[in-house]
Amino acid sequence: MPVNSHMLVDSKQLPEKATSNAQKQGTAMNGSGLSSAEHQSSSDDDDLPLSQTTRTTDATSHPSRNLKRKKAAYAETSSDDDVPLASSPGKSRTNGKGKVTLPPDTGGESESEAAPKAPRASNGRSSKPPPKKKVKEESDLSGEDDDNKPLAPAKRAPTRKRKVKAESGTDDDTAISKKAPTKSRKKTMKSEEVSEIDTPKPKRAKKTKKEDSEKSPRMAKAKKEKKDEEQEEVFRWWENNPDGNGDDSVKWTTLEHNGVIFPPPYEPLPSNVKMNYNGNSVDLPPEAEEVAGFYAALLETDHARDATFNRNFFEDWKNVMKRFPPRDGTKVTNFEACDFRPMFEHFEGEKAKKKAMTAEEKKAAKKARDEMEAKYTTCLLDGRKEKVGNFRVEPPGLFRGRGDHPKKGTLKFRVRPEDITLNIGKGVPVPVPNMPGHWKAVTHDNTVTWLANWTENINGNHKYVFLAAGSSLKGQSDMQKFEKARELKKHVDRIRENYSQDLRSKVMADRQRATTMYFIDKLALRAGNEKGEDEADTVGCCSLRCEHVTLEAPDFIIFDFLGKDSIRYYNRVQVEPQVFKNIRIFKENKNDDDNLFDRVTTTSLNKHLTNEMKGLTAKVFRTFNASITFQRLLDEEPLEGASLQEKLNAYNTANRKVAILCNHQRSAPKTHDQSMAKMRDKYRSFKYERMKLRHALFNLDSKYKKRAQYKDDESDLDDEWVTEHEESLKAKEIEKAEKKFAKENEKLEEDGKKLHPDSLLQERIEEVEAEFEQLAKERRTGKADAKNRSADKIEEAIDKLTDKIKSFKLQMVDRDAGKEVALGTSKINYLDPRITAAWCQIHDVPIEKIFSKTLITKFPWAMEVESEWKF
DNA sequence: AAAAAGACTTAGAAAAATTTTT
DNA sequence: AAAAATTTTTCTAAGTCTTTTT
Repeated sequence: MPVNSHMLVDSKQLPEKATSNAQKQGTAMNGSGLSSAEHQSSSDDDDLPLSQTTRTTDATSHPSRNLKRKKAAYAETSSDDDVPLASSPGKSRTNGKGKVTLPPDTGGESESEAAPKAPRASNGRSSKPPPKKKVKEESDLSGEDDDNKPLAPAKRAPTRKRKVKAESGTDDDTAISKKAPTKSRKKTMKSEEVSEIDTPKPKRAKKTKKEDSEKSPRMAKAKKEKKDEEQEEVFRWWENNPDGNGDDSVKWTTLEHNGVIFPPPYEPLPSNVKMNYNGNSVDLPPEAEEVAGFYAALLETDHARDATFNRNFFEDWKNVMKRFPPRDGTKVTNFEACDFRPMFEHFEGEKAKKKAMTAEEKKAAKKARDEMEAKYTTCLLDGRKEKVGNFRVEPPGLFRGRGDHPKKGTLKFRVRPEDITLNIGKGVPVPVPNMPGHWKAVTHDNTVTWLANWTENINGNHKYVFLAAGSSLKGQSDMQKFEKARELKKHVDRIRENYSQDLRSKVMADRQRATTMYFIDKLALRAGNEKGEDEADTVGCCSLRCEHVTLEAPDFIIFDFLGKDSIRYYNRVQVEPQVFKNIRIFKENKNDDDNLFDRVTTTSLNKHLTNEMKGLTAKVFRTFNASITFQRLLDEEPLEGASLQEKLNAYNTANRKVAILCNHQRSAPKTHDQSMAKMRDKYRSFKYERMKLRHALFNLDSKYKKRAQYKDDESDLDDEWVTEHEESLKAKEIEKAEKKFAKENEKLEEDGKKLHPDSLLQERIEEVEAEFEQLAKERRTGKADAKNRSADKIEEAIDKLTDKIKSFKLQMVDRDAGKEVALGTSKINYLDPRITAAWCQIHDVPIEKIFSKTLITKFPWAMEVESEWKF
């Protein structure tokens, strides 16, 4: 069955955005900080000179340990422990469930309160500590017996792993030791053989010439600039790419690059800028001041209102202060007593200063920066110049986890050369870091695409430096992704038949798997890997818990859970009876916090999918669903004879439907309501204008009144509004007159002539007033002054205005409907760009109207498809 | 077989740039 | 010319999925 598609539009009425933002809580206030560097790591390294010191190098040591096990126990906190912690009051933030104890006064309280109120509310997620309440729904719908039986066993399994995993944690400390930097050795070797290509420059065509000439008429100037900057010819890998390109695992043969850029060292604040503690200023050493500054900068954001954030920050900052205590002996123990406002204000001032720079200054500064960074922006891959993506190392700061991430607010250390592993070609010069120190390691692994990586201290995750989105490497894999999704078209019917069948399987595991496939296919859900205890509690399909789905007889299921980035997914969908029945069974005898699909994991699911089609995984369905839906929606829209704006609207509407399908949300722009109000007003003023025109027409000849098209079209203009509108028009007119008058006088003065008398201004103003009085009168009579225009002219003007009104209305509706929908994510990741390219050709829409410059450079391979191309 | 590591894609927020309005 | 509104780009967190280790 046609599963896909339909869904999207289904009723998806999200109550609210519910996303993470939702939660915000009280408390908050100031903060303090510490310097990046240090952190804890403590123990050992402490001695080092500071600033840079920071964590031990080889990650191993403490901090590291946690790192590794990342998921598991959350390490106890890495940081703190090792550290000098000692003094700190309770350091133990961790503890499983998030409950941390905070030091006595400090956050303690805040946290506690927070918890209870837990307004995270908005999202539907249940409270974490699962209150085991039984589910409300219908347990009984009896269905066929058969079903039931199997399920019994299931129950036990359900406990969520996440928990389990966590516990194990602790142990690992040991493990850590050092990991060999050169792990990839073996693969590397492989690469060597491939050498031939070294200097490959397979045909690269200069994209320029020919096409340019043709289009040139259009935008001469644009083109010219373009040429300058990117004279670089693009490697047209998609042209001569002989089919399958065999070795997928070797990503390059030669690779040269200049490493990464480290952010500048910390600069202490001017001596007059200090935070206050209990009303007195505190003299912090730079290390502690830096961290305080990280917090101070966030004072007016939601982060500073978040109890977890504050607690984690304060813990880490206090740890830093153990090593770098206030020089004046202040003991900072109470978060509430900290006032970071002076620092915040200083930052604001700096911002303002920057903003106040003249255009030239700004330009010069930018130029200097660009020059400094120039050599890092590109690399040489197989002899070709390619852009590097994130060559700037992430600066230290406070971790901004989304949703209710238990570690939000913790200190993210400064990354030093000793933390970074470079990946570069053999035999080429190894770059020198732009700050003192040496790379942690240098490898030559050509089976991977990263140029550098390091391990971040918060969760122990790896961070990589990759090529830019427009590079050949990224482009190739992007195209492969879409080709794989298209391949699914050929298999999807069969796959659907199979899982439909399995929905009734006697083997519960198969039945569960089939049910997950149904959701993934129909609703474009994510796979849903398991998560650790020290991460935000979010889920995907396989990790759904009973509390996340509600049955509504006869055949509706309501999904309500937090997905990636803690974005709420709320959807009420009609499903096949068998699916409804299955869910009922899967929920039977389970607690709210038990896994709905206790016999399915992403691994087992993907294993099965690969059997159905080579390379098939859960995420392919999302890509497939998004693109095929988009293609269909575009194809359904007539559009011949449509204006450019109408075409763009149609495109955006299709785009938006896909975004809704994929649940891509954004927080509504702060100014949305205001801007809507403004639009409404503008809309009315158009209507007002048209009304005036009609009235003028009637004044000329009342026969027009009979014409249907001139019937009252402005019924939504009430008298009150009109009065107000006319008043405001009048005010504007008068102001204009005054300005004009002043200007004329200025000129007269310059010329040494006599000034206009004030009475002239008065006269003019009176004229305006008279005019508006006239308008008021006209309103009563329904006839307006034609002002010398002929009926033809007026009719023409009305037609024009009518079109304008129509299109403006469209725009309004569009904007309001999309206020909480993010179109970009699907455009960048899910919609095959060839669909857009072909559509633009067919409808004669310049692609620049749809793709920003970055998107155009990201998709060079899609720009030249034939107009008949279909996903 | 199951954790952990590793590598790469996808995601919304925030910052920066650009365009529109005043 | 300044300010406000909107769009684009940057940033980095958070997923997916594969590979390696235990």
